[in-house]
Amino acid sequence: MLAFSVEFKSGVPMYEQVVFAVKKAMISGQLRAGEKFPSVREMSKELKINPNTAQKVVAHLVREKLLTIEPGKGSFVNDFTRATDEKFDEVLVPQIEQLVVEAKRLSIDQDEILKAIQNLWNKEQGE
Amino acid sequence: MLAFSVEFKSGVPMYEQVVFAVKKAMISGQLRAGEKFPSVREMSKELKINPNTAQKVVAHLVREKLLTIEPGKGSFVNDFTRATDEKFDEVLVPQIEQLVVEAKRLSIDQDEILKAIQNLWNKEQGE
DNA sequence: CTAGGTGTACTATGTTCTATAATACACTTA
DNA sequence: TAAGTGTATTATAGAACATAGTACACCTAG
Repeated sequence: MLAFSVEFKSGVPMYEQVVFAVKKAMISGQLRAGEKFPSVREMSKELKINPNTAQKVVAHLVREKLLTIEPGKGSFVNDFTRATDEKFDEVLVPQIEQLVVEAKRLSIDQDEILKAIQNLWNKEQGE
Repeated sequence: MLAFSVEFKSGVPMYEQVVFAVKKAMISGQLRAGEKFPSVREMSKELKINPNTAQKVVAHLVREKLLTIEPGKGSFVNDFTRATDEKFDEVLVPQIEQLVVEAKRLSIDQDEILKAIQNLWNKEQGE
């Protein structure tokens, strides 16, 4: 049994969906800093994905400094509050711009967007 | 000269980047309802992309009901405020969820996100 | 020391998407 | 009629994705 689950949908690469599921589990407290992260082969079995795809997930999470590898032992969850060197402008701003454009295209009020963010923000809470 | 411009960057399909640029031009008023949209061949020349790629852009915009085709004459810009049948939950919520997760991962305050949205919202203004 | 579990690397195959190229056709307008 | 529309087709090339199988270096438990 894994500390996170994935509902695969088409259109998005499986490894990206797993990475996202892991991030959600981290910010919601289902995966805590210091805990052992599932091994490549375990993820492969549990999620019914290819070992190479599972390995791709680990590689991505390591690159984002969300996991630390201890050779021979396994991978472990980092403290995500100090885990990144990515910039606000490079990561968040493009996403926000896209959100704003789509919202305006759908003729949705700004307040509605802001409320939706506050709702989701409080929903995925760290325990 | 087109009513919109694109700064192509790698990692995202060209046709998607053009579609996004068109949407931005629409909500900012650079492309208005009723106006003639550039022809496939004109887009191809101006943006230096393949005619098939330009055609793909038109097809996507038609599917989203942002353009209307008048056979033999060309394509024309729709009123995007009444142009969609997509649902809030299907389109916006996944984007918002992703934004929230990334923000929390980067340890960014909710206020900072909300302010950034308000800024961009007012920046891409309809004239 | 040995067996088994780690992450990791490599080759290979098949599918899908992307982008290009070159034609061709039905349609409408000037 | 000539030229400009969107659209469809076939073809090629490259990249990304997912699978499969194998192998290696590392560490730990027995």
